[in-house]
Amino acid sequence: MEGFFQNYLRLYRSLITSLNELMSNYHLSYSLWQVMYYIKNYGPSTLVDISNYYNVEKPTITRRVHRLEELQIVVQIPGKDRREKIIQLTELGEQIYKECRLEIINLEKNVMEGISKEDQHITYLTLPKIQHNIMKREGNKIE
Amino acid sequence: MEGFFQNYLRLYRSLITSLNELMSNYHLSYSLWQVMYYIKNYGPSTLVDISNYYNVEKPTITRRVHRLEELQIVVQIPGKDRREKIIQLTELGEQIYKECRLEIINLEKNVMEGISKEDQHITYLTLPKIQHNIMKREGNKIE
DNA sequence: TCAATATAGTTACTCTAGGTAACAATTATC
DNA sequence: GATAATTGTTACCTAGAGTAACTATATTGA
Repeated sequence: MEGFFQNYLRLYRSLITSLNELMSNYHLSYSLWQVMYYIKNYGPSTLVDISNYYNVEKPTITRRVHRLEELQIVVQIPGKDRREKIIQLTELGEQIYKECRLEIINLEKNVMEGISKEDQHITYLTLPKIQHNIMKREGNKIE
Repeated sequence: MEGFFQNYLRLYRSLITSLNELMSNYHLSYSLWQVMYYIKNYGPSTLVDISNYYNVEKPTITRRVHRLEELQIVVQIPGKDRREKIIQLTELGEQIYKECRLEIINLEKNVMEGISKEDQHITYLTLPKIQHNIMKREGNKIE
């Protein structure tokens, strides 16, 4: 699919700008939201889980988590290891998650105007497949 | 489409990392490539054209263009105005474009493995529609 | 026709986000 | 029990983008 990356990346700046604007009301940015989203949807997790999921280095997630702690949105509790820390949402975090989620869903609806449900769904499913293929490629390189 | 942004943005870091790695052989990054891509496919253009297309501020494009000039990939020639500068590819720029393009197409193929042509095509067409909707929204805000 | 406004592009400064390398503490492995 | 791997952190650096203020031209319209 020639020019796919172009179409994908052209969209990035517009989207991230809209989202950050939306989230700034909660003193959040989309990068912080990603952490909240992950632990809400995959359950309390470690820094390593999150960093693998988004394909981002560990120190990056350390920083995000620290910011979320300051905002009292997450806490870290000891894991089964004495190394591990489990990151989870606080009461306040859950609340903010819900409010924000609604606004994001609303934005998603607006942005999908005039696009058929099927096409939306296909796109929704295709992106993770691409992600999967890239991760596989990266894995191979290490060999 | 709930969770769409999540799927879209999760992919970002993986993709940009792969692309930048590919382009580093040419002393390029994807942000520089975007400028080359634009003037190759839409013809010699001004800074403002490019900055509108990618929804990025003017100084950002100024910087990208200056870097491309240093690499002798583009030149700026006077436009019809005495304000305007038209950015165009040099011979060298054309050459590098072609080489790079092939590698990118190749990466695109790899990354689309196991995804049907139709689904690829639908995704390809859907992303610009979303872009269009966002731009429309932003336009409305200014009112 | 000329004053006010708009446009193209630049410069200087700042901010966000991420990466790398090196490390401590702990756990797994052989 | 020594070696290797894993979790998380700190300190430092880089890429990339935004904002505000500016210059130099062009356009508008009173």
